Amino acid sequence: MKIVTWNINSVRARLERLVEYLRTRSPDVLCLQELKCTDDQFPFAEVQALGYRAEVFGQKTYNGVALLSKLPVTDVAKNFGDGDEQARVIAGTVNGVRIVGLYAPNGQSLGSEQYAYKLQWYGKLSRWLSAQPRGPLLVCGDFNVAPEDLDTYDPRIFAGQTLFTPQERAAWRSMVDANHLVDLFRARAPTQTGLFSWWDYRAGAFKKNQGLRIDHVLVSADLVPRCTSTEVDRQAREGKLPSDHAPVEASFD
DNA sequence: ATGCCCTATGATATAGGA
Repeated sequence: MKIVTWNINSVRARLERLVEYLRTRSPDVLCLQELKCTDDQFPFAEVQALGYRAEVFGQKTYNGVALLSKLPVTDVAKNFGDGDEQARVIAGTVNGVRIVGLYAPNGQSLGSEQYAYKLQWYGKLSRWLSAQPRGPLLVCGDFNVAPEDLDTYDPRIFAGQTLFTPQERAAWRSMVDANHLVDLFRARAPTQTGLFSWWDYRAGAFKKNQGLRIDHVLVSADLVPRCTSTEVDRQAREGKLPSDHAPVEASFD
């Protein structure tokens, strides 16, 4: 089973790329973030034509997440059930694996309302995950946190900035540890540099591989030995009008 | 470099992204 997370940065602006991706990479499950559209604006017909059902949690202008699957999906959940109006989390069970696709808040700048919301949101995520049913669990998405210095091309440039502050890293780490999750890509490549999932649109950052690793696949321990491959599809970041994120892919037996 | 780019919006500048 191939499970992918991809911050597509507007599903409507990127529809052709989405179709191309599904056709060529053929994931079993694709978690999408930053749909930037409402449910009724989602391209259901186009993905259904390729054999995917779509569970969609849209929002006007900002955020929005979806879970596309070739296989049946049960027990769909959206957000944490706390009345948060920002569409950031969608979950479903596929083939016995509880899959959570999420779009963590960006945090904007230190001391901003968004930054406080981000830290609070991580606490809610951690508690909500702890309440999930036992069994294989995979939590993927755009976490907007680069966990280690290794996850940026130059830690000096990013020191103290959002996505890198000690508070954000601690919030991320505490959520991972409290739920006994494994950062799958880092676990399989503990010292690899240049392993990124996002590159700034500006200044030819992708060409220079000046990126960040902020999209992650976190799994329960039972899924680690079942993982057969992990890959960042850098091809999807190339060419004309790409998302600034690449799909992050993991396959399991 | 306070810059670069991209998206959505009752839009023609602004907010948000990371």
